[in-house]
Amino acid sequence: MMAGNDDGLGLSLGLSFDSHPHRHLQLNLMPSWTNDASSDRTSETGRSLLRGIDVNRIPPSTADCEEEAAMSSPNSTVSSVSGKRSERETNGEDLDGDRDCFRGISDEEDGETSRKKLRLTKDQSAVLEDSFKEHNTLNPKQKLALAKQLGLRPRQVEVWFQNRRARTKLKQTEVDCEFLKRCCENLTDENRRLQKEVQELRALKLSPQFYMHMTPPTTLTMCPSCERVAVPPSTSAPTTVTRVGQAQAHHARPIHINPWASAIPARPFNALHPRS
DNA sequence: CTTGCGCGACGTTTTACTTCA
DNA sequence: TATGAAGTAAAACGTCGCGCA
Repeated sequence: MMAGNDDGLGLSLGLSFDSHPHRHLQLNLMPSWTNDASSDRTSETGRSLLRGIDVNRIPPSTADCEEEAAMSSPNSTVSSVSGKRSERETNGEDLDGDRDCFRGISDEEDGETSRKKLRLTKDQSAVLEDSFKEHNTLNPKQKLALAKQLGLRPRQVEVWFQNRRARTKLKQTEVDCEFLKRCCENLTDENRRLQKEVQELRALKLSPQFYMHMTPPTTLTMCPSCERVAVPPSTSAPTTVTRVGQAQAHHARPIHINPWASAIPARPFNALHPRS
């Protein structure tokens, strides 16, 4: 059962096993306005210093309330934040004296620490999605600009991006899982087919007529460096050939190659399309 | 080398919303 | 039709580890 507000992640996925063994998630990472994040970092109050302090209990200034009220989404009828709201919020960047402004008098009085969740409007979500498509992380300037544009707190924008990244990763994991499942199925099929082929070849091998038409096993010389079998100078080569030319430059050593095995075509195996 | 800070990842909690009996 | 339980998505939070100055 779905909640009906599936955002349709619209991921741009690039799965590839061809030239690179690692699949990659195509995300546009900070191309345009990647400003110097470090220079822009606001002076967040150290979390460690404030750990254990319930900032929710800190009464907000009237100015903060007014400022935040102006910033809040027009559609967000209610918005209060958990009593365990992190210390980040106490800094100027987040302007978070607001949380008590939104909570309302009753909450303030009963000291309840429940957090009201703000549902973002469709427009807000759309803007955030567009922004995420451009860059899945935000520097402080981007965060502030986006928050101002949407009438949200920077912390909300930050949280949205964190959750969005998590959803993207989850989606990618699901895609990968499905991919590996298909690989496994194909490998199982291929294995079954090869087992059958081996059985057939063994049966042929035991048949006397089979030897009548076959040349004896061949001794070939293979270069261990380049792993190539020597090409005999004469095409009418006997059953035994030795490595010449290139292999002699390397440390050629004779190895025995099972001629029956050559019946199996030497081609790269594609787990997704084993028979193609 | 140590320390503090900022940030992202990750797991969890809480809330809003939908579906269905 | 109204209602409550169950399920789901997502907003918000806490914690940890890493990089950097």
